[in-house]
Amino acid sequence: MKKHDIDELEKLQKQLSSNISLKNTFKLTDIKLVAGIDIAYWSNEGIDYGVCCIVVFDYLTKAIIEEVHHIDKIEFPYISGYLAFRELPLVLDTVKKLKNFPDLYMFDGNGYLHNRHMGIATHASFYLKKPTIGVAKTYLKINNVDFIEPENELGSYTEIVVNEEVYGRTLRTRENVKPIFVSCGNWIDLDTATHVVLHFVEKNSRLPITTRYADLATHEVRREELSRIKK
DNA sequence: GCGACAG
DNA sequence: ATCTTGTCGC
Repeated sequence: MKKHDIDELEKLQKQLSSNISLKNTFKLTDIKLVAGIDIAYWSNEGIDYGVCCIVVFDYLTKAIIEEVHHIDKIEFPYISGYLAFRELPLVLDTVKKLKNFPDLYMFDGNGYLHNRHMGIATHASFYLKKPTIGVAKTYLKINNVDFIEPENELGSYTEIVVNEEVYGRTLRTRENVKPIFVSCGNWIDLDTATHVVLHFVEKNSRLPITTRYADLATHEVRREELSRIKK
């Protein structure tokens, strides 16, 4: 990837970022279906492949309503700060397979917590036309700002503030585990995003089950694909 | 050359 | 992300 190409991607991110809104466009009581999205990778004969899995949950009962996946070649490299350009094409093709329409999407990665506020969750919202939330497992440092460790208690969080602005939260989802990093994708406020994440956190995992199940599903598909290749 | 680096 | 077993500590 050359610097000139990166400049173009950055330009697109800046254009899109002017349309971000961190206010709820919905009432929480109207949220029925919430989707968790993740991708797993492998390579075969020098070609990179990825599978995107989307698991749709009923918000109230947490029952799984639908599960779809889509496999394709991955052309774009991973570049920190430009994850959406690598993963979003596969995500959008997978969304097309859904028969149910989620009211909210949760991503593995950041949203507003990004140099230009354009992590994958935010970037995706403009194509999905729905509220999104970013949930990252590791910290993406912005302008050399470190995160503040939250108290060692379920639900404790600290704000990630860069240039006087709140970019996201460091959230403890269980005792004695590393925190996760929650940020708004779009059309949702940070309090609501945090609330939804905690709603889907169960005591088995540090991640909300939306993201967790999507992650497990991608591993399943990859395992099947790899064994198919060998035969 | 060295360190940083969501997934 | 991925390559990977046991092991230390709640």
